[in-house]
Parts: sequence; C-alpha cells; structure tokens
Amino acid sequence: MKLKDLAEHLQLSQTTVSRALNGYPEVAEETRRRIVEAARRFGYTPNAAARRLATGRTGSVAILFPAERNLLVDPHFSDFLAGLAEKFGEADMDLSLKATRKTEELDTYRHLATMGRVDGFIVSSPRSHDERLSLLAGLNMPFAVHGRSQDGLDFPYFDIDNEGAFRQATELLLDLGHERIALLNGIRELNFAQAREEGFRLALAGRGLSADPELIFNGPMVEEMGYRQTCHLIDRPAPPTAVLAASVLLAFGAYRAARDRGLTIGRDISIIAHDDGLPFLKAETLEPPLAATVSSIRNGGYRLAEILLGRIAGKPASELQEVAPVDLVFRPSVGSARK
Amino acid sequence: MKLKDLAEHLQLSQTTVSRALNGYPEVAEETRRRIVEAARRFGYTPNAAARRLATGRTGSVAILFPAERNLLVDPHFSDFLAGLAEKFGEADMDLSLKATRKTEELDTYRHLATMGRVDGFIVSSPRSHDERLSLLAGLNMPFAVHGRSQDGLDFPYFDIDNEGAFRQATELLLDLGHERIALLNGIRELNFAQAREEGFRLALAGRGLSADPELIFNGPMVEEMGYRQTCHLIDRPAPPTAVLAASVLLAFGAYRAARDRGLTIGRDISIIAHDDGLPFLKAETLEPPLAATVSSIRNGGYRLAEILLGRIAGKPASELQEVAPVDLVFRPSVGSARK
DNA sequence: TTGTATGCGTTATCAA
DNA sequence: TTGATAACGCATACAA
Repeated sequence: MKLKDLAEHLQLSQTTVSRALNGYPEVAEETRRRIVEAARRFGYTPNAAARRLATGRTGSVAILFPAERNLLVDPHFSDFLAGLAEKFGEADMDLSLKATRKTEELDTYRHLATMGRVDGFIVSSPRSHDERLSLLAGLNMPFAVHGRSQDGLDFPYFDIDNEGAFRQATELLLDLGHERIALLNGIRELNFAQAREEGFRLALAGRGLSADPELIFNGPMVEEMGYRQTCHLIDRPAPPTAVLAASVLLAFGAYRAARDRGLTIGRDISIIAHDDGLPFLKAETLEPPLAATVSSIRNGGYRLAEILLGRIAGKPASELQEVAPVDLVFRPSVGSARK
Repeated sequence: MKLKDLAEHLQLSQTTVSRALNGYPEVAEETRRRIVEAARRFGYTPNAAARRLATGRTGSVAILFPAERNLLVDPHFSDFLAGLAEKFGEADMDLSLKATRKTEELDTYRHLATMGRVDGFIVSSPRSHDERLSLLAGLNMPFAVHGRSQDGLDFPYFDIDNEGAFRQATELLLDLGHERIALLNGIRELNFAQAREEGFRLALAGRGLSADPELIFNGPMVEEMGYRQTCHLIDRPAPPTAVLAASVLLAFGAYRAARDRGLTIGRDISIIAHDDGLPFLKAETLEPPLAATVSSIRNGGYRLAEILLGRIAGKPASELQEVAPVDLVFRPSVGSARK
C-alpha cells in the first residue's frame, strides 16, 4: 500500500494525506483523524527510499572502524557502540557499521558522503591530530567526535574531563603520601591518553614533582598489559607505591600482578583506575574494591548520538560540545604510602 | 554533479551514461571509455537514494540485538559482527546495527521490512524454536541465520557442526579413560547449546554411558561462570575427571578454578573446549595449551554475509545452507584419566 | 549502439 | 484547509 492508494481510498489528495501523517499543522483535526485511522488500519508505512529522495535525508549515520586491529573486541568500543545504537534506535535512525582498512579509511568517508548514503558520521578514538576531522569538515558533512583533538577545529563532540580526572586521582595519591606513582595509559597517539598524562603531570607539578618517564606506560588497555607492566614495575629496584590505570581492565591485570608478587593491595601497593562502567567488570566488586574515577562510556555513546542528531538538525557546533565531569570514588584499593 | 549534468557535458543521453557506468554490455567500448573517464574526472557518484528508489534495492542489511542483555559485550558476538562488517563492506553494503527491546523485537523487524529500509536480515543466536524465523519467512524478506533451529523451516544459514564437534571431543575423553565428564554449556534455549549437549550425550551413549545431569551446566559463556561452576564440580564428593567447555572463556575460568584447588591440568583434571577463535584469548597460548575443537566465528560471520548476499541475489535457500566441519586439536590440557 | 519517455513513492511549492 | 504539480536522481522498457 502506498500513499497514492491511501489517498484515493480516502478521496483526498496525496498532499493532504502526507501532511496529516507527518504532523503538519494546516490539516483539519477531523481530516487528520480519518487519515491516521485509515493509515493504521491498512498498515501503511511510507517507503524509505522515496522519502529519502524527496527530503534529501537518509535517516542513517555511519561509524567506521579499522578492519585490521579488530576494534570490536575492545569492550570499551563495544559498550560505546551499544550506547549509540540505543539512541539512534530511539530516533529511528540507522546506525551503519563499516569495517575499513586503514589505507582506505578516508576514501570510505568520501565515498559514503558523496553518494549521499549517510546524514552524518560518528568519529571515535580521535588522535591529537586527526586528518579525518578536517576531511569531514571539508566535505561539509555533519559529524560528532567521541573526544577532542588538538587541531583547533570547531566541531561537535562529547568528551569526559580526562585531564581533570587524572589530576584528581593523582592528587589523591599524593595526599596519601605517594611520590613514586606509575601511570598505565592507553596508546600514545590517542588524544584522551595525552589528556590523561597531562592531568597526571599537572598534579605532580603542583607538588613540585615531575613524572618519571620510566613509570609511564602506553599500550592497549587489556588485562594482559596491566599484568605485564605491573610485574615489571614491582620488580624494579625502587618500585612505585601506587599505580594509576587508564582502565579497569588494566587495573585488573595490576591486581593479578600484585597478588603474584605477594603484595597486599591498598597496603603494600595502591591501585586506582578510570572506570568506563564496563558491565562485566565492576570496580566495586573487585577484591579489594577498586578506587576509580567513573564515567559510563555507554552513556557517552548515547549522548554523542544526541549530539550528532542535533548537528544533523542544524544546530551550531558551539552548542554541541560537552565535557562531562568525572567523579572520584574512594575505595580500599588505595591507602597511605608505606614508609 | 548528477547523471544529467554528466550526460549533457558528454553530449550523450542519461541512459547511455548510466549503462556505461553500470557495466551493461551494449555500450561501444570507445563510448564507455569516454564516459568512465569523465565520471572519474568530475568525481561523479550516483546518488544512493535515487538509485534505491529506482531499483527497489536498498543496499543495506540489518542485524538486531537485544538492548537489555548487552550482547555487544559478548566477544563471540562482536567477533561475529566483525566478520559480517568485513564482507558487507567488500560488497559495499551497509550493515545496520539495531538495539531493540525484547518486547519490540518482532515489531522492529516488521517496521524495517515494510518501510523497505533493508534488503535483508542477519539473524543470530536462534533458539530451537524461534518466532523470528517464521515472521521473516512470512514477510517474504531475505534473511540468513547464524545457526539452525528445529522449526522445520527451510532457510539460508551458516552453522558449524556443533553436535559432531562435541561428540568428537567427548569421545577423545572417553578414549583416555574418562567416565565422569562435566559439560559447561551455553544458555539452554539456544539451539547450538542443545546440539552440543546432544553430541555429548551421543558419545556417552556410544559407550553405554549416560550423562549425569548434575555434571551439566548451562549459562552465559564468561570466565566467571567457568570458574564458579568448575569450583563447584571439583568440590563434589566424586568430582569429574574431565571438563568439556563450550567456549575458551569458560575453559579459562575452569583453569583458574583448577589452579585454586591445586590441581594440575592435564593430569589431575582434563579440560577441553570449543574454540571460536577469539583474537585476544588463544587456546594454544594458555598454560598448558588447551585442547579444542576449532572454528573461527569471525569467519562464520563473513560466510554468513556471503550467504545473505546470495539470498538477496535470488538464490534458493537450498543452495545457501552450510555446515562447517570442526577440527579437533589435541593439546596437553587433556590426559588419561587418573586411576 | 544510442536515445526517449516513464516510473519509482515521497515531499515541497504554489495556487486555489 | 486542501489540491495539482513539480521536483528528487536514477534505472529501464521500448523505440529508433
């Protein structure tokens, strides 16, 4: 059943029927009622392709991810994706998932944009200097970024206060008397990792200390990495008394390392992490409960979807930039530095 | 730039240009050359919505997943998704990810289908009796299933030989003298879990044994579950001498339990699992290396995408049904039963 | 081998 | 408040 059929059945023009169904104001209430009723009765649904062609809007957004380094196995990414899918589902928009080789990534953005296959893009894991952002800005394509960059571009984004979070966490450790503090961080190129390191450094500088490069690690945020790096740290001549981890997964590995080495967490070594709220690995249920700066990455996906929708609806970038504050939750995995 | 502009520039009709670009045979080679060259030079790309409307094909497929139970955190699902995304990307098709509440799931299928927003669906994790399948068959919508059901419907699918795999693995254990064998399985409602249990039972029956219901567990395939269930098993009066796990994640938990209880894996207790080829958790690098039936779930996603594309292209279901055999790889996590 | 004309199912413009 | 009609940009049946 198409619009024409419905209109003929109702003895009305397509125009009127279309207007009634799309909620335009200039339709008599009685008429609208009849139309809506009939549409429901016949199970009429507008054809998506036709509507797209007529309106110029596709009702779909895309997110690209590198095919090689399988980002989908990263629970942070997956959970973020879940947040996106939830909001876009509510808005009845399609979220299209694109695996692309690194070398073809920019071409894929161009391809999808010039074919008019999407209304916008979600960009995740921005690097400090990220060519995707200038490309999309140049293509005049709506996009929204999960995080920020340092390219000086003005674009819609959702980010958390990574610098503030890590400054706070570091200050807590300093207040407890820790001075040799290690940082287990994400991959160096990613902007959020740099922001976190910056927060770490600022806190130290505030006490007249400076970061020891040998206590800073960058790498994938997986358990294995947390384990290996923490073992390495503990085996040093002067091991750190506290570890600050960029993810609960890393902290989980650090817990394993500490246990292996016979250290009591919270007493012999303090551990604190940033908690993205991964549903299967909760900071509060570790043993001992893990102190953390918390912020749900899934919720971040949800909010970023709203932001992209706002952008597509024409809002200016300046109204679509959000930095969520991060709370610090104290738990027994941190204690005062041992003398 | 649109088709019309390009045609005018070339002094040709839209028809000819369209035909040349879409690879129709009835175009003079010389003409085609000119057209292709000009298209490239002007960066012409056909508009997706217009093409959709004209051809009736959307160039997009969807996969739905339950919003509550966040399936995206399941690495099996994510890896499967990666395989899908790879193949659909190659075919330049959009893979649309839909989070939907369980109660609205069937409505969402209907909604997307009647709006003509997709050319087909990927259905994952079928239950033994699954109403999604009959719904989609009734809607006359192409779909392809990751696994099978027991509804007696004829549809395209990709599955692995779950029954055969678990029969083989069980037989191996029996050959090594094990008689009290535990099964750590997935959720009971899912068809693949039933097939695995069936294989397990068949192997036992072949030796005149029957499965002990107290040694069969169903639940989510996560490390925690493997750990808890194996602890429980070991603490029994007559603990099993071997454990058969439906996933390396479960086996990983079983390893932890065995270590906690001071058992040596491969000697005091044998462990074997099905290995979906998750990239971050390899059976061969566990300590000791884990014996397993192997089959890449990511590759399954890739194959299933091909199958759905075949269905959309009009192939009959009977040509699109594939059951991949599963190899058994022997490794030191299994040994002969202790007397 | 090329071109003409029409259809695809909406939404948007303009007039009544 | 409603309706006729023109886009939207492409593909394709039919004609030449």
